[in-house]
Amino acid sequence: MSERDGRPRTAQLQVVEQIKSYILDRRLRAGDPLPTEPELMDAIGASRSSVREAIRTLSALDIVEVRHGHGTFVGSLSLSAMVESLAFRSLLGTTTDYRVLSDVVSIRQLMEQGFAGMIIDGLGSTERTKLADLAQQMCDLADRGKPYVEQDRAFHLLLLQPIGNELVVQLTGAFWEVQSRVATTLDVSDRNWQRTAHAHVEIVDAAAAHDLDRLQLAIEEHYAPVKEQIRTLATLAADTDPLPEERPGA
Amino acid sequence: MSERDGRPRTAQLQVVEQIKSYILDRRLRAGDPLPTEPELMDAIGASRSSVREAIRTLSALDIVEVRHGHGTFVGSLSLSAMVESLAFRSLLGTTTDYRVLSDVVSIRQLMEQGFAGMIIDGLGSTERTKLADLAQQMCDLADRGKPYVEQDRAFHLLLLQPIGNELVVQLTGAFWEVQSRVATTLDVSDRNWQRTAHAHVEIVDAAAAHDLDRLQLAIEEHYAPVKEQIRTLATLAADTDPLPEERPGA
DNA sequence: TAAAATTTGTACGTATGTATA
DNA sequence: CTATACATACGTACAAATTTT
Repeated sequence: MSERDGRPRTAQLQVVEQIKSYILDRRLRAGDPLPTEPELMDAIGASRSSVREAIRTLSALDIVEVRHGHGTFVGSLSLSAMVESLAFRSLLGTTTDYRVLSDVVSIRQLMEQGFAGMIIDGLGSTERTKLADLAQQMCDLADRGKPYVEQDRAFHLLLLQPIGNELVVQLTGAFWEVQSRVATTLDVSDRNWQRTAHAHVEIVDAAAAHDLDRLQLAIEEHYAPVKEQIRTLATLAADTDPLPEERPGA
Repeated sequence: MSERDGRPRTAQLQVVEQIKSYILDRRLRAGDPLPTEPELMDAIGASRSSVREAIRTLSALDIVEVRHGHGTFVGSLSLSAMVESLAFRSLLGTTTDYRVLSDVVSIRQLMEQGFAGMIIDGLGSTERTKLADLAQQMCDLADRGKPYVEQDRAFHLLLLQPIGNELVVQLTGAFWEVQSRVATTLDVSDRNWQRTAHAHVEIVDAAAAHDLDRLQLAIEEHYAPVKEQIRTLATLAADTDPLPEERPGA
C-alpha cells in the first residue's frame, strides 16, 4: 500500500508531497488548519515518525506552521527559510563572512535603484508622509546616539510596497534581516549612523520631487556608509587573519 | 537535565542550534561529515527522534545533507529552500499564480540590467566564446522546434558569474528554477522561443561591443516575450475564472 | 560473490507538557 | 479547576541502503 508511484523513493518525501497536495487540492490559505497528526497518519498511511519528520521539513520552509498543543496550520510562506540559510552561510567561512554581507547590500541597493522609477510613480501622499515621519524619527534617534533598526526596516519596506512586486518587498525584508542579524553578531556598530539617517530624508525628498537621477543618487549615498564599513572590516580581517586565498587561475 | 539556558523553550530548537554550533565551532565546510545519529544523541543528550527531526529541519534548509546508509554531512547551503517555498506559493492562490511568476521575471530582468555595466567589464574572451556557443545552440534548437532549457540556465548563470556577486548568481539560479518549474506545471509552452533564443545572441554581441545601452535593451528584449505571455495568461485566467478580487480599500 | 558491519529510515508504544473548552 | 485534545519527547525494535570485509 506504499509502492504506488515510484517517484519519491523514500517515505519521507512521499508524505511531504502528500501533505503539499492536501493543501493544494483544497486550496487552503495561510492559517487554515491541517488535520491532526493521527488523522494524517491514518489518511496517508504512514507512521507517526514519518508524518512528524515531514511536518518538520514543511515547517522549516514555512509551508506549515505548528503550534504546540493546538495543531498544525498552513504557514505564511515567508522567506524565513532563505534568511536562516543565508545567515548561517555568512557565519561560516573566514573571510567569506563579509562576502555574503557585501552581496546582500549590493542587491538591496540594486533593487531600490532599479525600481526607482516605479517608486516615484507609486508614491502617494500617505506613503510620503509616513516615510518622511520615519526618516525624521531616524534622524532624531541618530542625533541622540541611539539605534533605529525598526524604523529603518519599516522605511525600506514601505518604500518598495507601492511598486506592486510582492517578491521584492519580501526579498528586501529577508535581506534586511540577514544583514541585521549578521551585523549584530559581528558587532558592527555603525558610527556614521547620522549620515545614513539623513540619507533617508533625501530619498523621500527626491522621490517626492519626482527626480529620478536625484533619487538614485540618494539611494547610492544611503548605502555608501555601509559598503565602506564592510570594506574596512574585510581588509581589517584580512590583515589580522592572513589566510591563503584560493586562486582559481592556473 | 534539560532546563539549562532558557532561550529556546522547545528541545527541537535547542538541538537545531546545537548542531549549528557544532558546525560553526569546528568551521566545517560543505561536504564534511557530521557525527552519526547515536553520537549526536550522546553529545547533545536528546533522544533519537529529536535529533532526527532537528536534522530534518536543517536538511530542508540545505544546511546538512543526509545520505541513506552513509551518514550526515554539511550541506551546500544553496537556496533550494527558497525555491521550494516560492514554487509552492506560486501554486497556491488562484490569480496569484502569475503574480509570483511575474515578480520573479521582473527581478531577474532587474538584476541583469542593473549589473549590465559589470557584465561588460567582467566579460573575458573565454566567457564570450562560451556564451556565444550557448546562444547559437539555443537558436539551432529553437529553429528545429525543440526546447533549450539547460542552455538557457547555463547562459544566464555564466553571464552573471564574472561580476563577483555569488548571491546574485544563486538567486538567478533559484528564480530560474522556480520559473521553469511553475511554467511546466502550468503548461506554458512558449511559441516565440525563436525570438527569445535570438535575444541571447544579441546580449552577447552587445556585451562584447561594450555598449551599455545596447546591452540593457537586449536584456529587455529578451524578457519581453515571457512577460507578454504571462500577461496574456493572466488575463485569460481572469476571464474564465472571475473571482472577486479582495479590495483592501474601504 | 557474498556476508557482515555501519548508518540512516520506519514503525510502534508510552509518558509528559501545553493549550483550549 | 477539571477535562479533553493535541503536540512533544523518549525508547526500542526492525527494515533498508551503503560500505567494507
